[in-house]
Amino acid sequence: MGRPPCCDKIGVKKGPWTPEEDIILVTYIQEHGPGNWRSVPTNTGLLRCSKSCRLRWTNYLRPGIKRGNFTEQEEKMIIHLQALLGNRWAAIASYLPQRTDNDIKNYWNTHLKKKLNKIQGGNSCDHESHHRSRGSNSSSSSESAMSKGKWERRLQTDIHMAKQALCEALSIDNKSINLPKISSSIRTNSNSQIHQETVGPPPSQISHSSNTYASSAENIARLLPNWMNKPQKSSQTSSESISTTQTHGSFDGQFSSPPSEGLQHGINNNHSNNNYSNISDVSQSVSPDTSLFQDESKPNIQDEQLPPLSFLEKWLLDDATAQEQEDSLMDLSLEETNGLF
DNA sequence: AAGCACCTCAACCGCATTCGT
DNA sequence: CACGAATGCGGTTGAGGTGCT
Repeated sequence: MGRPPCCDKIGVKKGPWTPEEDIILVTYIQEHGPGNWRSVPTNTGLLRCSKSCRLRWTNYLRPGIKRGNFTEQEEKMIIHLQALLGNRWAAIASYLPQRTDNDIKNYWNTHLKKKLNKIQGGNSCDHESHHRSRGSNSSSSSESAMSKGKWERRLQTDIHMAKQALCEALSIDNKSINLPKISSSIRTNSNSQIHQETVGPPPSQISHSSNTYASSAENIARLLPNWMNKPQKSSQTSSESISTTQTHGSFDGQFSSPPSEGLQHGINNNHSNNNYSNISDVSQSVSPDTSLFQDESKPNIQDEQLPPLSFLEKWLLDDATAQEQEDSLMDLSLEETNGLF
């Protein structure tokens, strides 16, 4: 299996995306929904390969992405999850719904790795080697024999069991609803993203640190009024949105009032009327949406695994109110498991 | 102020896995 | 079941930014 043919084509544009390209891509996805990336360059006329389009969407244009300024909480989570999962950034990202795997990977490589090395006094226990040994510990003899897929499934099971044991030990049974979600979402990204929604910092903490175009999602928001209008509109009827039924099948439905959106505004209560600053709100409030988007290529999962909205809403509500408590639990669990790394 | 070194992160590459026929 | 296409993922690169001398 060679490289996808699209990448071999002469005339495929590379390098940073321009606003115009982003608009084309976003407009197309707004109309047709994400997925079927193969057809995107053809249908949009973008001189980009399908992979590039997908990457651009998933890493930068997709709603609900938080950029820059990792919180201490997120940092801990990443360290913790990296210790558990190794460099499986997509899996780690599934626990941090507002972050992309690329972002987490970059943050790890540029910040956390060094930080940990400092803390550990340059001890050779660089996490990667640590993981390799971890991996070889847990399944050293079988690893070579097992196909990677099988090994990965087994690893996921192990991780799940470890986490479950950890949580049980920490007596957070009442939160155990997270566990099946987590385990089922190591690859599917589905529910834990919703759970993580409330973990993030207030929008005020969300910075758009880079002033380069590529890192600035609000450019698209600015250029595409509809991009912002739908969520914004729904936010004005926040109390309604909690009980609003939603069509999951359509892309528009994904953009329009997510089940928890009103909830989020109610909780965060820092909604701004400033159109432009709403990008922060979108990052926050659209995030449950994001879980849909992140599953965009797995609609079957989305359809099959999404609980009924009433349940989801209830869960989100419970989750949001318990967030404070949970944060401390997370800190606790992280501290308790410091021995892992 | 200029030059250099280092850092960050968006984007690319190529392999692995999944999906469709 | 086999094959090829599509997609996902992690590692790596390099342009641009920043800080230091």
